[in-house]
Amino acid sequence: VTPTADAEERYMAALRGSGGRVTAPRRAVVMAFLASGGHVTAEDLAAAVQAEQPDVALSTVYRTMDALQRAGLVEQLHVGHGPAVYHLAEHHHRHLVCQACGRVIDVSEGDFDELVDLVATRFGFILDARHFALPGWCRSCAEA
Amino acid sequence: VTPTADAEERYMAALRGSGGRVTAPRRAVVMAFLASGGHVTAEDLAAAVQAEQPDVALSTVYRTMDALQRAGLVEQLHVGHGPAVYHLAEHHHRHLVCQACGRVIDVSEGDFDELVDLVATRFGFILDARHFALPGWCRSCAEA
DNA sequence: TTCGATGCAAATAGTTTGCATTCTA
DNA sequence: TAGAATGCAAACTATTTGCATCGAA
Repeated sequence: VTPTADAEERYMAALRGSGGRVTAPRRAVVMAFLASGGHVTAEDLAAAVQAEQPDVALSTVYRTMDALQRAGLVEQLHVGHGPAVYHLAEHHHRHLVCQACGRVIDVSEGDFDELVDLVATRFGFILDARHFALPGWCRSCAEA
Repeated sequence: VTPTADAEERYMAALRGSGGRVTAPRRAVVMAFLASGGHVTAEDLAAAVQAEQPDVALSTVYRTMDALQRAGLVEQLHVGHGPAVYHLAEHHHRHLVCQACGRVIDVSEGDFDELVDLVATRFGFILDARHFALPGWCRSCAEA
């Protein structure tokens, strides 16, 4: 039993959880997502799934990822203009996104806390960068 | 001569600047924007303009605000889901947006620098929150 | 009189939804 | 066999663009 197969079963269990059902399209979407390692768009997932099962609809990808979000297994992240990306919720990291090259930089929750504290004491505002990445410039793009 | 009339003429001069022309629709959009005090959507501006001149098109609002952005007088800000808002570029502030109530909190460039410094030293990343507001929770929503 | 700006409609991107049908539990 | 999930097409939101026409300089 590979780790991915374990993860797959956890995902299926979550889908079955609140009266949901496991179908071939849902299984294919979950497998594509786990294979990708996260940071994929709905379009990416649809393309991967459709390579095997051509008539799985894009709307099924959105609906499946929605169900996984409600189950708390997946998070959706907005990364500037353009489509949102999905990533594993268990990687509790925050994101920085370079406006020049589009690279997404992961920051652990712990490292990010210092930032949250500063914003909280200075502005009385609880920064929450889980659903939107913080925009800026990565080192190499900033130098150019 | 009111201060607004002064500002209006600066805007018209900017539009005339690089070979542009001043037209009745452009004048109406600028007046609506100045009257609003900033943080308005294109739709808001179109509604204000159309109250007086019903057949000014929404696309004209977008194109006029584009021209003002290129002239450096106006900035466009993304504030979570939903439409972007325009604000005066001369107010060089950064923005925080509450994900619960939608309130936009202005932070002066100077106060924001501390944050930028922290992110730069910790993550080697130059935070630039001019075009995207930083998401989170304002004090009253965080308490509820 | 030139060429930039306009109105309108259509295109675009990303996502959501309505509905008849399919298939899991 | 009840009702959740699907495919498909259409709707939707925010924005952009093509194009014939209008009008400022």
